[in-house]
Amino acid sequence: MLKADVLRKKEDFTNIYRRERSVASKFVVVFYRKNHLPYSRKAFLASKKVGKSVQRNRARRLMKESYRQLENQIPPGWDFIFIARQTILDSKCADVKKAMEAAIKRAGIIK
RNA sequence: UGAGUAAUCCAGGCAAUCGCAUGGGCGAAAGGAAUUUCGUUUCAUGAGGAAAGUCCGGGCUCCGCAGGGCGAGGAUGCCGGAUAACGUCCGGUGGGGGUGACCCUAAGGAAAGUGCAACAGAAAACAACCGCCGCAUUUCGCGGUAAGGGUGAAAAGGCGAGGUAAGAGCUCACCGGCGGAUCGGUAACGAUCUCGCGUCAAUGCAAACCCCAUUCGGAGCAAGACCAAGCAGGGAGGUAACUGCGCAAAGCGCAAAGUGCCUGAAAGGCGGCGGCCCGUCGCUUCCCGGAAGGUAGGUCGCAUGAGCGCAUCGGCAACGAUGCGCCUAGAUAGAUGAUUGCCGAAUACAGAACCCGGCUUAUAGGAUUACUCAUUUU
RNA sequence: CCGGGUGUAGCGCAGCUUGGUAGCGUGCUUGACUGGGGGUCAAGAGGCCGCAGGUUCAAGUCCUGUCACUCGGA
Repeated sequence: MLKADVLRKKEDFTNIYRRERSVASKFVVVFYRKNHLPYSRKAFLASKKVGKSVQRNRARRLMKESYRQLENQIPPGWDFIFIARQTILDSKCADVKKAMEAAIKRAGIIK
């Protein structure tokens, strides 16, 4: 079964990128868009610049865990793309969470 | 005690809270039922020794056949065994290295043929530059000679004696080489000899072409099958009769170059790609049409397998046989993470994607076994 | 998953077929010509031929393994 809260289609990605609404922090870059749905959708990306498969998995897991802890504060109805930067590998989960929280605040989605 | 050789094993553990995936349970809804959908955190399970590189070998699937054919090409290459198979593994032989435990070894054929051997050197494979000897002689020269010099990575078995004009396996002893016989061994090969060979006619390279032996069809799970939606295309074989080609030939084989014949609704041609046929793509001729092909939407393929553990037996071993027990990831943008505490020297390389057998490479720290050498003590 | 290509001087590339001398352009250094720059000319330096083994008398070249980069296809 495909999960509905995961961004999957190529057109969704190109639409979000075309809006060029993004905020960058030390560890992650966030692209976002309103989707007019009763739930939020998100994607966690780690390119080959981050490292080999172990490092990329590590980066995505850190972002997932951080997002999970922030999920209650975020109102539904947004699409997110989280892109890992290479600096994320040496950091702890708490640091990633702080950076992500600050980025989303700057985007004006939470206060 | 120190130095070393060979091999095996582990790959942080435990507890608590939150979170993820798969499967089960429970609850709810739909349905006659099988079943399907939703919810729940109640239970179980949840990456590796290399999951990696994709270098070999298989299973599986499709390609008409699949244990295809051939003129091309690839791979392997001491002997025997193991195995589903292998370029892997085990045991041995020859060669090389180490005081030793032990390690390394692409190790068939160079009188089947072709080719190459820079520079130096007279000459690099039918050898005469210097030298030596004989003849001739003013000089030039003619002939014999591979013992010596010199060059080179390599110079036509070594060494001694006889022999000779000077020399030469020219002759002889010893050593080496080639062959034969006997014995041992499945074999590679080894040992031995009142045995034969001085035509011992001749260097190296085959990881140069090549020859010989063995072996290999192609593509890959995005293979492929089904469903839903959707729309326009699909098809053309055999026969060795004649020429031709392959094998030394009788004869056999090749439908792949041409001719003919048969069957058929129809039996042509051009070009591109893969060694060629076969196939495939595009255009065209002919024939038949509602049957065939394709697509990241879904389902299956997809985890019970050359499986793992223990015991016994056979085998030097790789491995095999029998019995008992066990079920152990299965995602589809892709599940293992976070926080805290304790133990602690405490973490390296690294993440399954159809599945197995190997090889290779990366790797912190630790444990164990057997053996060797040196030193000291008894 | 499948297939191909490239690693040689600071940079861009030849040389590998058929093994024996490592070369070209540009850049660098020095000198000359010019009042100076540019330019031209002359001389010179700079290479463990990606790494590790092997074959060979001899390896950038042949063979095997390995590492990195890169391109294409499904």
